[in-house]
Amino acid sequence: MRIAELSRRSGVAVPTIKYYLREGLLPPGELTSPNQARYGERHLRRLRLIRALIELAQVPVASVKVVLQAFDSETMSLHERIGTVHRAITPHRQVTADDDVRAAATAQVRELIARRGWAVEPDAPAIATLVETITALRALGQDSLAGHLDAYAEAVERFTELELAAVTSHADPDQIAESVVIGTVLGETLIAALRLLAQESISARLLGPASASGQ
Amino acid sequence: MRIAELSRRSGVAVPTIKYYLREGLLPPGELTSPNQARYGERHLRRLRLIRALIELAQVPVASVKVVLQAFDSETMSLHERIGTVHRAITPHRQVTADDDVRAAATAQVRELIARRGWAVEPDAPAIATLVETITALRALGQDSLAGHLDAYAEAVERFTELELAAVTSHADPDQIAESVVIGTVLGETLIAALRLLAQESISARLLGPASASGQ
DNA sequence: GCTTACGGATACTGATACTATCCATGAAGA
DNA sequence: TCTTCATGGATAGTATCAGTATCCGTAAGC
Repeated sequence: MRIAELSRRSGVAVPTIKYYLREGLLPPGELTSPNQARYGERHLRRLRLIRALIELAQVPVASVKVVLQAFDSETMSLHERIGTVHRAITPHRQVTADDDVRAAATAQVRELIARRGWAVEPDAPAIATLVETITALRALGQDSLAGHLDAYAEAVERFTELELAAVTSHADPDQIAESVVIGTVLGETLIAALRLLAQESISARLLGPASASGQ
Repeated sequence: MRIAELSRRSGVAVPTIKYYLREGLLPPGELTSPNQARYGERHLRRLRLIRALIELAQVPVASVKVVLQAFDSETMSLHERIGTVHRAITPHRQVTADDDVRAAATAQVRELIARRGWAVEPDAPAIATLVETITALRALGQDSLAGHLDAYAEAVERFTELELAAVTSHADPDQIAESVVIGTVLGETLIAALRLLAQESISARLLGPASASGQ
């Protein structure tokens, strides 16, 4: 298959495919002559994965590259791949706030992790995000949300366990790695969408579409 | 308080504050003379909210404006506010894929919604995201993830119920609206961070940090 | 042989989120 | 009162990101 067909079958414009080739997201096609290449089903699959990461999970192109490296790695353990993906998809966030509010949030997160017996690196990027988010919630007077962390953690733990169990039931370790990498990134999009639907539905039931507020 | 102090206390640069004023994210200060304004604690709070939405929840500036309008509205019902926020934070996604794969995903989502008895608008933006995500997962051969939708939906429903219950326990309807808007947006960041931590921990336990894979 | 498509390189574009500069005016200390 | 500095408001400039567009010499296919 040449680039035009790859473009047609993937729905991605030819210049965009060339861009992904340049950026190293898509491996080069097999050269049949100095200026003629051939692409296979592997390229089509990869292109679909790239588009899903960019379009659905909103992962920046530079991070997609890192994710794909973890995806392709022949040497990383599954745990290392997960760490790499987590670092790639977690932006460095530092919202300015009172240092003592943040200190309290940090303590709360540390206690939560201890209480749940979670084995995580102390510099896991998600910890910083969690601390900043709780700090922001408290600074905004939303203590009720920040105060129910344990309940959220339990619910989240449930489906994460489920997800990893489903995925590790594959026989092939390569396939497990593939599933975990895809699941880590697209799972977030999936869960976020489900949450919005659940919220819409529960709010309709609890409050009624006509129950006005704010007058 | 004048702009320099607002900047100092919020940690946001003066030109950025001016930019938010221009964009209508931040209401103008009270003019004490034709070219002198005074800002209050309300502005400081608003600025913190803006930064949390942009930095933590990665909401684009244009969407922050829409979210804040729902936040401030004197006429929208809670349900309308939620709908507005959902539309603002959900990008229009359309990943090209086989139409029959998408049709199957659409049917699956419709059945899920029916099975759970969710009362959602058929054109809810999250439905499109969900359909596209499931389509992508199936196209990538990750049927195991897409196949456990019901279990995810149940877990998600649990903490969404919890969240709305916690929030509607406030007496003041204005405060409820505020909490729901903030919770809808920042809750996603919170849950995503918790999920990454749970995943890291479970993967460490299940697979061991040293269990290599992919050789 | 002629037209069309191709691979590869380079340059350009539009959107986003700020930053910087300018200017006339007003506040505030010497 | 004088003077210096900050301020509000307007306009222009910048960096980054994610593509798009163009060009060129070569190869495929009728």
